[in-house]
Amino acid sequence: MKRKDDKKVTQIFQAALRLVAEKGLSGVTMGDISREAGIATGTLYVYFKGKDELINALFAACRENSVQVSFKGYNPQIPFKPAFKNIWLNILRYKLQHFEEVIFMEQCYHSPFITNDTREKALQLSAPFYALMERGQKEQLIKQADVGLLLTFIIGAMNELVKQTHYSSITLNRSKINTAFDLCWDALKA
Amino acid sequence: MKRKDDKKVTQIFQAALRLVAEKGLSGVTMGDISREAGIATGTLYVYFKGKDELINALFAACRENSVQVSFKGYNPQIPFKPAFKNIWLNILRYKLQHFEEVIFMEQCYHSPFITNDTREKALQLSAPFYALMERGQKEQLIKQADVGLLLTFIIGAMNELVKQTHYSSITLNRSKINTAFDLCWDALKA
DNA sequence: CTTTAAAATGAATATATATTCGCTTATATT
DNA sequence: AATATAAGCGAATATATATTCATTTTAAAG
Repeated sequence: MKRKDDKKVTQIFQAALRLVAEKGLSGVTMGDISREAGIATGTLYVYFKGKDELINALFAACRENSVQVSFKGYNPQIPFKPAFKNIWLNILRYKLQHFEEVIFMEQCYHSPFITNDTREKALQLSAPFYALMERGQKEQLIKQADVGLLLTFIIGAMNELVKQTHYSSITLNRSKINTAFDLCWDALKA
Repeated sequence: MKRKDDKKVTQIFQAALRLVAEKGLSGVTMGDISREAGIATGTLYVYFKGKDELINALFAACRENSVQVSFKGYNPQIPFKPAFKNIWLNILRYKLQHFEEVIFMEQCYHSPFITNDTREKALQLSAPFYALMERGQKEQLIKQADVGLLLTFIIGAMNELVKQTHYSSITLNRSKINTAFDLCWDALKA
């Protein structure tokens, strides 16, 4: 017997991401995805029950990936500011390299495709970020404001930065990245 | 003879905004819009050539509105920081009160509906914001970084703040708003 | 009050898209 | 090597959606 091919799921995801980033969620059909992935339309239905399931699975996969990558190299022994900068850079790098995911996630959030269940699970993955900010507050390094507010501020600014970078084809060199981090840090610091 | 009804355009726009904010751009049909607006589907085509034209017109209208409102009460005589805060609050208030527009604009940006021409025109309306930041730099009050970067940071953070506020049904009281402004100002200040 | 031209209608049509299904092909297992 | 079983296919089908159009309603103009 033949087995399902893990690589094919990756192909399908990549195709969907590319297309959504290019045309928006509303402009992408199952036919488009299969063509871009280099497989038959029917094959999509071997891997996913339908469009809804495909989109939800991709959403969940993107979210997990991005959280995973964020804390790479994190060690509570390291002083807060460099540890925070490391995470901030991890996220920024990830988003720049996976721009399509940024757009995809944004487009999905307000769409009939994503189920509440999927949304819930994505939210739960944010816990480590809350914990990080609380550490910074305990050490009196960052403002004693609502942690959700602080995170919102940082993530919103970064997302917009990533989007603008792609729209305007500005290259985000090391100097600009450091400036952006300084804006972020100056905003947070107590 | 009968005349076209300006109020009807507003109804159509409001209906489209409500629906897109609720279901996302991909989940909204011309039938949905006409039903929500309380008119027949055919009537939509009296006012707009088709879905594309409707979406582009709404996008342009939203953008114009929001820029218009931002500078309400601006006067170059007023010192920079309070003038800036006034504009920042104008934008925040507008976005909170017109949440649907925030979602609609975001969903539109990466979609096949919006034409390059529409996108261009929207961009041109940003000129006054660039000028404002340059004033702040001349007066040595804010960082001498790329103005685009500074604006990106502010707007991104604010958009996310507005979205999070709605998702989590947190009420953004005066104290939280001031905290958010302080984050923003501390990020910018020289 | 009548005329007239355009708005308004919504069922009918055209089009686009998701999904299914009978068939073929590939590959694990024996 | 033979067999079995699921993947892979893509044309056909079902469904959803945009758009048109013959008809009715509305209100401005004479």
